[in-house]
Amino acid sequence: MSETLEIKETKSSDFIREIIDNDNETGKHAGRVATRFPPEPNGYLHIGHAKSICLNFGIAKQYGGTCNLRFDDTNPCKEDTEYVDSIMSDVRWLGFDWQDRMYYASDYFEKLYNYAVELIKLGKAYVCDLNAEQIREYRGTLTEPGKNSPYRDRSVEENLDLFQRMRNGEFPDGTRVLRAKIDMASSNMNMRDPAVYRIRHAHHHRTGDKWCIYPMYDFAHCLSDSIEAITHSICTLEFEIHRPLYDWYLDVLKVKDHPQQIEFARLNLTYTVMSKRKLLQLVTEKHVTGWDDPRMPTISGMRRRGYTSEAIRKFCELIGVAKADSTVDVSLLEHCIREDLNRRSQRVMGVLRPIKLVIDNYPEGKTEELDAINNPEDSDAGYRKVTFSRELYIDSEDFMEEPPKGFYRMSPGKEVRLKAAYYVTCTDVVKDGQDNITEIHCTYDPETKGGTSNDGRKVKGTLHWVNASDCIDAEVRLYGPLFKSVNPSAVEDFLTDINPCSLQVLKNCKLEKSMAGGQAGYTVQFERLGYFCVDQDSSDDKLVMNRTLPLKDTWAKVSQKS
RNA sequence: UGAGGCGUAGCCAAGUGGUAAGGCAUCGGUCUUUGGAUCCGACAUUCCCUGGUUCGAAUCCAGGCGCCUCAGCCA
Repeated sequence: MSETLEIKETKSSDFIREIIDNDNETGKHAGRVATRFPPEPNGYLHIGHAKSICLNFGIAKQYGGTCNLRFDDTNPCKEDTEYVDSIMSDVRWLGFDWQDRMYYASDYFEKLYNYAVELIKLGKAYVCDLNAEQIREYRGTLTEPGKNSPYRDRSVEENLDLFQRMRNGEFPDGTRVLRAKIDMASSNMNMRDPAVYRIRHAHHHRTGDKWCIYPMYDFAHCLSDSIEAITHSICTLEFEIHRPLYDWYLDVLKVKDHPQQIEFARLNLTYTVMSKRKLLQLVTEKHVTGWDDPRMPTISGMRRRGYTSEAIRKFCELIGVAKADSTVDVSLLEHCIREDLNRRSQRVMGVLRPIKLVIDNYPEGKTEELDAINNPEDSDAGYRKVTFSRELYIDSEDFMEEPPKGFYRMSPGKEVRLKAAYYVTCTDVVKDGQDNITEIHCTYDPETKGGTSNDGRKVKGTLHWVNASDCIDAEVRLYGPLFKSVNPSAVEDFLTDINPCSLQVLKNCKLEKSMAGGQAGYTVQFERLGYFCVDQDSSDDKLVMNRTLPLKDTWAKVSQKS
């Protein structure tokens, strides 16, 4: 018996964990496991980052190791403290804790400078006076080797002097660059004397104007990993070709800790743009209200839309980690959200497109308090009271005067159940001059209180409803996918791909009175309609709900077929 | 056309010489006071292709084909 339990609890392994297991067996890092999540603070975190966060923190937890949060802030032009704040809050919300291990690459600027000086002394770096365009010409192409810079053979002394003067601010941007002296004929373009430091007279979000030279990613990243004694530096596939350079810097500088870079495939999702550049464009050009717009694939957007961190973590676990490029179907994400929300969310009745329902044989002025179950998936969730009276609202989509076959909600002469209340039968409709239905009339069977008949009579449809006199008015925002294309990253002009119908605002929606005072972030399931989350824009006199996800609508499929 | 990676179902993904896990999606059916959820069932004679080795190949070998990444003083 315990055997099956163990099998059930076995963690799914992946190739990264295999590498770590192997390292632990051979004692490569003395059994230590240290990872890091290293975002550049130049935008908000999105669902793609969640995969990396879950991976890095998950591995650290599994092996009893540590995971650092490190801001890779080596390019002052793009970075901002607004982004570091949002990143910290999103990582926490996802449920991960870096404890006291929060670092910045900019913390290491002095050390990195000294490493660069060391490189020069070793004869492995030189100051190059070529401009950007010339460097590109000298670099050669994928099929032709590059040629050496005329400045490649400067003396160590001259290089040291020039590099010091670069730091002192004696040269304008773009006039000189420190380069690693490797091999201009390398088949790997990254090894053709890559830049190590560039001049940028720019204000840095943390170091201010202290520096006017900044290290490049390849130089700063491997050394930051080494300084923090990271054992496994996990990154995405596009850095695979940088690994020889990662190792070159660490080998040449003979550092004590030499982490291993491991690459995995980044997350792509159908119908979802993950490019930070494009997401930034959506924000700055105001196609969305901000980084946390519920249509955005950002962590904060998803949170505002009512996605839970548990569900996002589950998703990251299910998609797996491999080296093959892949595009996960967004239906898997939605499945994870539904599974979680179905288990935990309060059921509430809501009417998006209200139409008056009058029960003619129900006494005027009478009201009843009926018990409605809070969550059939959770036996501890209990019941709540809903008021019932002669005048109610139902959703206009739940009534058809001439129903097609297969429709089993309300239509003239057909008996249906009002959830948790009574069986009712439509007797009449009232119309205005334009043939629009303004009111539906019905009769109820007093013997069916609670929604069951004691003569065993069954009913096919169950409608949700709210009491007309004490329901809550709300604005409901229906969010669809922001993008229509299956793979928007492949679309050159992605803005043409934004779905203009992706946000539909419904005013005058009616919710049952239990929704009064709902706090932002409170997620419920409106019976039959989907999952909804109280938006942060809600106030005491205006309830704003975001639709997290619709329920799977089987009726829609039935009607499509016929 | 250089180098480095990667090809298992509609989408992810296990599998590492012993006869193709699992999840999503889809399609049936059951149940239901949500047309949701639940439950039950179906869904790769074959792993990019072609040869070879072997009693036996998705796994090993050879040769093809396809896709991704790299020519920033971005990360």
